[in-house]
Amino acid sequence: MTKQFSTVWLREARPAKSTGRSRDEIVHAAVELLDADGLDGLSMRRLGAKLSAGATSIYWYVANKEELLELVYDEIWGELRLPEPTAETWRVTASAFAHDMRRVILRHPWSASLIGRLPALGPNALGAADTLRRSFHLAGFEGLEIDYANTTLTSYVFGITIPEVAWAQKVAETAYPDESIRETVALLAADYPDLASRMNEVHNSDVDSVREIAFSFGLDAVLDGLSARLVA
Amino acid sequence: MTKQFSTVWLREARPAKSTGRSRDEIVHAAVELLDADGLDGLSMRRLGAKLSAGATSIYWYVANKEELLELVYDEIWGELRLPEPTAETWRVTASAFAHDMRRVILRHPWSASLIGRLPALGPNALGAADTLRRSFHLAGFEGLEIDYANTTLTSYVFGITIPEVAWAQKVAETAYPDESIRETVALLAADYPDLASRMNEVHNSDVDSVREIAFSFGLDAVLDGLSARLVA
DNA sequence: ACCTGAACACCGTTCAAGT
DNA sequence: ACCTGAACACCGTTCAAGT
Repeated sequence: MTKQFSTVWLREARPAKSTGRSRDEIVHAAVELLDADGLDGLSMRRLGAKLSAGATSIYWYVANKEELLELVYDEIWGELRLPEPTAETWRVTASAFAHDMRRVILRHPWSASLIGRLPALGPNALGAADTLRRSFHLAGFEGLEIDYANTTLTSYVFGITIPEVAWAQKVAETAYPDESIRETVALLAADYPDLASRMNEVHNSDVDSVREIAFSFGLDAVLDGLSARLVA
Repeated sequence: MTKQFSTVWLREARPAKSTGRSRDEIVHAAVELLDADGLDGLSMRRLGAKLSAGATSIYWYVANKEELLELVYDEIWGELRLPEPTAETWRVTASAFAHDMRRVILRHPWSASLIGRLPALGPNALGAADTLRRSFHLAGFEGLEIDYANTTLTSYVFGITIPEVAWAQKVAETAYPDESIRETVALLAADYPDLASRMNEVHNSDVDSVREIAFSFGLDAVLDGLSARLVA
């Protein structure tokens, strides 16, 4: 019933000069499917077809779909552009990571469903984690507190961005979202006048900028809180 | 292609004296399946069978599986036990929510996959949100900042707990996780001596308490950061 | 070494038909 | 009003067989 701990990253990639398809080719095709049609758009059959291959030939490169997802997930981490920790203050580096991660997730909405479900053990994820850790170390954190600080920051970013994506998708697929959603929430929140009235403070046209403001508000709070841990 | 914004919560529940099955009955059966076998354990066919009903009779009560998941998701929110905001300081209330939410998610690991994917518009979710909002209002936050504070807190809790669940499940299903995982991470993090050495600071037996400490560390940071927003 | 196709054991959902 | 069963269009994965 239990098995070895396994991950794609322990599976050797096929040598580059191999005659067959490459892992890169497969991953890129998969990302294209995901960007175009979301998580449901990626099936082993569709991916096979896209590569003009039999549906099951992918299993030569990957043990199962989970491993394929590990590969595409690491692509997300690869899109981050972080500064060298030594070149900036820790707040700048942390803040760059936060905004960049959010941007990348919003650009690849399917990634939101992968975060936390899959271990982030790919080279890009490890590289980003290392950059953050070095930055927090330079800030003055020591030992396990480096990891705690790291976890605090990434948790906040993931926790705020994941629902943001889901909501955006739901909005995107509903007709006349402005009236439709406002009306729905008003009905459901009838018992909570506070909540209902708050809805009306935000005009739907502002919704994106309110999200940005909310993100920055929380990020500043998190960074201030970490800062406080530093002087203590 | 686009449709109305829809949610189960706008669908009237069948009257209690109805001759058929009740929504409650269905939801409880679904939660039992989920607790026993996780998200993959819940299929419309299996749920039908558990209710000694045809596989498709559930569609009388619910438009689709998504709506069923909305129902079970709200059960999670219903397990929270929050204090009356007026009875405690906002830090106590916020902290109670944070620890309680984490506990509930860890107890129902399948819920981690639902968070952020589904709108939280059920009565229990709205009730909890209202409690938090009132507490932040009493603390001194005004207008949209009440929501920002609320979002910051819940984002942190979700963001740290979701990966925790996934990791715990992965550990649970691997044989000899201690050696197995340590060895794997050591191999993959070979290029990052920092990361690798950190692994060895934590003995695997401590892993649960380290998680608790990490959670509290971040929570304190978040609460301090919100506090700072209050005096500014 | 790499790929195929058939087959297995599943899914969610629709819909006509039953009571 | 409530439930059924057959059918449709899919899944991920295994495996013997091909080149």
